Amino acid sequence: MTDDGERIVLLRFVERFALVLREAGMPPMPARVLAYALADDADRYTAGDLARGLDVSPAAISGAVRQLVQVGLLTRQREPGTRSDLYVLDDRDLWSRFMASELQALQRFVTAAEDGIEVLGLDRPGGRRLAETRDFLAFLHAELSDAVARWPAERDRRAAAHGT
Amino acid sequence: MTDDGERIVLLRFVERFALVLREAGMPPMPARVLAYALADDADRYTAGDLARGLDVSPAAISGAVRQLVQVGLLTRQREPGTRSDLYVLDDRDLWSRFMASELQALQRFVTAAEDGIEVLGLDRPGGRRLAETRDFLAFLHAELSDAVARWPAERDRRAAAHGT
DNA sequence: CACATACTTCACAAACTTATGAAATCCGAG
DNA sequence: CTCGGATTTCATAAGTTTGTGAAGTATGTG
Repeated sequence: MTDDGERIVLLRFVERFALVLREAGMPPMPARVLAYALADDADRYTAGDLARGLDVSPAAISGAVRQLVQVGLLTRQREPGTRSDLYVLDDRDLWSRFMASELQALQRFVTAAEDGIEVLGLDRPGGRRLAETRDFLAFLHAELSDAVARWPAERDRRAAAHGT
Repeated sequence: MTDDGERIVLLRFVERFALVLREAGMPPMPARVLAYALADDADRYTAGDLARGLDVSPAAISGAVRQLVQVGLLTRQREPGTRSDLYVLDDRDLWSRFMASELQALQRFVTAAEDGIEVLGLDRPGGRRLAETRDFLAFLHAELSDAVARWPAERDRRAAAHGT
């Protein structure tokens, strides 16, 4: 960021974007860190950069980056001869990776419905409703996987179209 | 449900399914009510039915059904000459309606990214990352809308295939 | 080897969420 | 009009989550 006014604008955006991420189930601090890493101009951050940039305690960053690394949204790098890890938001395919974990959640959904069908049986209204639920969720999972897989090619196609 | 053993099995399933719904962002009590209405055999419930069936306080049901009606997953009906509202899980297209609200959330996501691009500008790495985020999310929104719209026909096609 | 810097872990305080019991409200029946 | 059953509202207690400061740990530097 270039100056203080810009920084305030950035932080306001970070909070707004993080809010949406939180509504999608992400804990507050990881959401803020992700939004900040996305919107600020640097492409690598130490934990300290993030703490100062977001004006939160280093302790909060520590937990947040651990979770983000865990789910693959941030990667940890160590530059030889330096004391701190560097956190990189690998923006190429970032959202595909994000969706991969959402797809896993959807799959758990399908499994839960399946287990219900097993114990209830298909000869009861409840079981039949669960079967339709399972079918829809499975359909959605397939469609989403497909869409996510198609995105990189689609993006490049669009970029090429703009470039000409 | 036919007997007590079955009821325990049902409630266990309800908790498991509700857990998945909660992980998807739904508050606990609405998640339980939805799972119960889905898996139990009745197709209409009074608030009292739900309270007794789930063994929770009527107060908890009151709040839960309000939220579910709000998002369109449950509809309220009033039988003439009766004291209680009836809650109906309109299972036809239930999940399409569920997805409609998810799609709205996704749209808010797109909007948030868009606002960020506006304040940051496209001439900075942060702005460019946000632009790619917006493009992906918009793509996903379109693909999902499309898939949801195709589902009813797809389901009927499958049913017909099985029937022959 | 001692030091300084950067990060992590831990215990805790504050804020928020959740579900309850009790009281208030609603509405049809007699 | 009053009664009675059912639901809703409200205050509250219990539980959970969140982020902090302080102490501890690791690592490169002089």
